[in-house]
Amino acid sequence: MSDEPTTDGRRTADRDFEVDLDDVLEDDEDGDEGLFDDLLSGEPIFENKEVLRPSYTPHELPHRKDQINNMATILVAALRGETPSNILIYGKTGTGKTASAKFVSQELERTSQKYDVPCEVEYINCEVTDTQYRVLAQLANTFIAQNRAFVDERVEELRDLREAAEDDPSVLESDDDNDDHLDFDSPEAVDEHVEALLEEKAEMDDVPMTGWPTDRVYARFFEAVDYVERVAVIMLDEIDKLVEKSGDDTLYNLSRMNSELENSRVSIIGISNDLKFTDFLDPRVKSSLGEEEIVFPPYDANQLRDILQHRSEVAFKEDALSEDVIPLCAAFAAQEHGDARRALDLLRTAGELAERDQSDSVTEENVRRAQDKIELDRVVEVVRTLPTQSKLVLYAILLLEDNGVHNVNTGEVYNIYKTLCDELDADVLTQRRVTDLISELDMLGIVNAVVVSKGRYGRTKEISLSVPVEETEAVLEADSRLSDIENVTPFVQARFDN
DNA sequence: CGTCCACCGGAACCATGGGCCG
DNA sequence: CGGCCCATGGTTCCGGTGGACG
Repeated sequence: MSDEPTTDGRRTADRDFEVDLDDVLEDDEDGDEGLFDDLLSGEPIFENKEVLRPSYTPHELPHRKDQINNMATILVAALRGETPSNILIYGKTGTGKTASAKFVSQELERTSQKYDVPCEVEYINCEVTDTQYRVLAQLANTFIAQNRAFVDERVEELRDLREAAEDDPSVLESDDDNDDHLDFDSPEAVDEHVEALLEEKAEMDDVPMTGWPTDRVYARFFEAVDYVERVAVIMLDEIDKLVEKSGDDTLYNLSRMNSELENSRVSIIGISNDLKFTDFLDPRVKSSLGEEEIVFPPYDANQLRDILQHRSEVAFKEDALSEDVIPLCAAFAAQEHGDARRALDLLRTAGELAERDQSDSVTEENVRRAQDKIELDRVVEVVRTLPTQSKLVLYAILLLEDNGVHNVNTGEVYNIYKTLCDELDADVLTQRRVTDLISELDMLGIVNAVVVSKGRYGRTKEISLSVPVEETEAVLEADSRLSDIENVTPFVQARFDN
């Protein structure tokens, strides 16, 4: 993109609007005198907010005992040095899949340390790392890094040994923590070994983010895993996204690795939102991956209440919640296919709102407002981080909506989009591409696009905005690359008149 | 009925930007 | 360096299509 961030042609934008914008964009901490004093003196509501964040992995997951035990039973094999069956985990968002899996893997790694069995879990989120190349590269890099650390450790050990040998050569023979069964007959032999190790280490470069042939990355990864004896559990979260975007090659490669590995074993845990995603898989992959399947059903309102109860005891000060807060959060989230993450979000946001009001307890009202806020925040965030072209498309839709045209069709949007691009000096994408962008917006839940046939008058997408107009507009106009847009709108407006 | 609109959406194909290797 | 590999995101091309209209 060649357009400079044009500093700022909109200083004169009307004040009301600016205020609005700030409200939308930031969690503004207002308080004009003694900024922090007020906030500090206010009755604190939270004891420990972390517990309510999605990133937190709880030690106890209510109503997930069965699934967890199930996983554990399968994975103990790793602690015996055998290859555990591959596992597929199904369940909608916020049903505790990831949390449970992470919990189990933590336990697994902990136990493996206790008994000194080499066993590791690698977590990969396939929504972020969504191509074969990237998955392999990331895996390769973590293992390579580990191997380097391993070599360092070993070298350290040997140097100590060497040191000791200076004083008392007998340590060389009676070395009991010698796991490679190497015997050194002289201090020089130790040196040599160290030398060799360091040479190997020098070979262990990271895989670059892009550029290599995939099979080479694969080879590198293979080598890295096999470097020491271990069981590697690879956890692929949102595995359906990976399959969707880049096919099942990755899974195929991973699942047949075991037959060729000398020292180590790999086992895969796939986590999926989509029950049917195995339909697209090669039957071989399907059967090897789905050796064990575990389903996480959605929580019902009661279970959600338990979870919230559980966490709120840690998260909040005593008596900070009024009676109906938790049931209400649970009820809202239960409507949303039993999403626990949502429930926790709701509770946390409600707490934050109460806190900001300097109130000492969270009320039902806070929860309702939290519900709105979360939705708005989500939209703002999504829209803000949209690529420029998508923003333009969205803006076009917005403009149409502004002018009272509802259920717009692709052609109209494309026309407006074109004029917008012209005025802003941006590249104009083809209609084909714009269709895709619209579909993306649809999937993000920002617009609603349905293909309808208008008989004689063709077949098109009927598009309508599913987010509040003003807020969205504010966010779009906050983008520096679109900052000239206000000067442009008159031109577009003119188009409507003919 | 058949026609035919105005776009959908798959597939094949380019352009770009990253990187390796000799 | 030039020749090669790769992924990504865009473009070109084009067959496909639901249903109001004649």
